Amino acid sequence: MTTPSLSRVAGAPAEAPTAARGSAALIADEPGLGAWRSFLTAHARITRRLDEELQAAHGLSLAEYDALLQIAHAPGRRVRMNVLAERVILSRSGITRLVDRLEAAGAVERKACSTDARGQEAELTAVGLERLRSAATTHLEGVRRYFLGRLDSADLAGLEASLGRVADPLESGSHPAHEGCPPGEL
Amino acid sequence: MTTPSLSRVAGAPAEAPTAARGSAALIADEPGLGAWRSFLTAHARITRRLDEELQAAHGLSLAEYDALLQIAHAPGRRVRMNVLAERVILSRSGITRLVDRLEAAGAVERKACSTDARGQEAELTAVGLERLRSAATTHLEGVRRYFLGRLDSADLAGLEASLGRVADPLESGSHPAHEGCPPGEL
DNA sequence: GGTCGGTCGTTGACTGCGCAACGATATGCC
DNA sequence: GGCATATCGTTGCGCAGTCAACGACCGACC
Repeated sequence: MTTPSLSRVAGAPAEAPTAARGSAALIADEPGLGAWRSFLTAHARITRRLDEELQAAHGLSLAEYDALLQIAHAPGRRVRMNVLAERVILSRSGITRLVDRLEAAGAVERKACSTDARGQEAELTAVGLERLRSAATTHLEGVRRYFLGRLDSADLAGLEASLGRVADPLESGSHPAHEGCPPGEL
Repeated sequence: MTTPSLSRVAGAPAEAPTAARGSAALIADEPGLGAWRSFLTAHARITRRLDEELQAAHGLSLAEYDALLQIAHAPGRRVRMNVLAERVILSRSGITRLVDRLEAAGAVERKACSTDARGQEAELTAVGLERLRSAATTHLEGVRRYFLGRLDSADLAGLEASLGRVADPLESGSHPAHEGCPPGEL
């Protein structure tokens, strides 16, 4: 009820445009829109909480935590800036500055890429790893409290399947005027 | 595979801390985490696309669109800044500036609240409504293409139920050290 | 009626991010 | 080899958002 709508309008095109005390009249309420709204609201509220908690307890933003994690998972604990940006879903400049911060904090070091002289790699330091480890407990606790804890395994399986199906086709294709839409309306 | 992890670490606490060419060793992979990752990735990718499209076609950000929509849905097409902030999930100052922009664009007008002299209400203008209407077609098309179109009605019902259950308890309660967590671990 | 704490919306200072432009390098074609 | 084009990471600039502080106002309690 107090979730962001972000959709639902249009409809009733031949409505009297008089500024009457309009209560309804432009709500469309297409079928799946409730799910869409829940999606947006859930994301906004949860990430806000998690970010606050991480920040308060460890001075890390969610994006920084994610970057640290991505580096930690990479072989050799180092990643090209390039792919890091893609994984964290940030622009190149965004990743440059984020790594700047992590480096200033001593959590990461920049190393030249051996196979491409243009390249830089971000490598996790020992303190970065320790930082990540302790942040992870806070973060996971939050994820459990706000997300996992409210859902049973069937819910989780459904979410993973549905949202994966939604996210995958958007992986990195450039701006498609219209693309993978199963040939329906435009 | 290229979705943001944002979790998964810890585990194997008594691991040799030598800087060996560590490949795994700190991945926890708690059961529901795949769903959590899909959730984050799907949101980041979809909202990025929708925002780009809205911006390109109508010069509106998603937040601005949402605000316009919230005002349009309110009785009398006006809302207190207060509740608008809550609905759009922005801070008070954020809403002040967002409404500044909308007002400068002629889409909204500020009116004093009749029952509370401190209050301001944002009221949708005719041009704002028209702006919203045309933006809505773009936006809904995108939502269909990237979200609704990939999901059948069972998926959508599942998403709405699950994500609603997750979002609702976070509605406006202040920072809860630990709160609604069903009495399990802390 | 006066005072005190709480809430309303706004503002200043700051931060994080995206876009566009840049030098440096890689790669393909002649 | 020599050149054109593309990609890599960084940077200047601008924008949108938060936090903290502010004056204005509400409501309750004395």
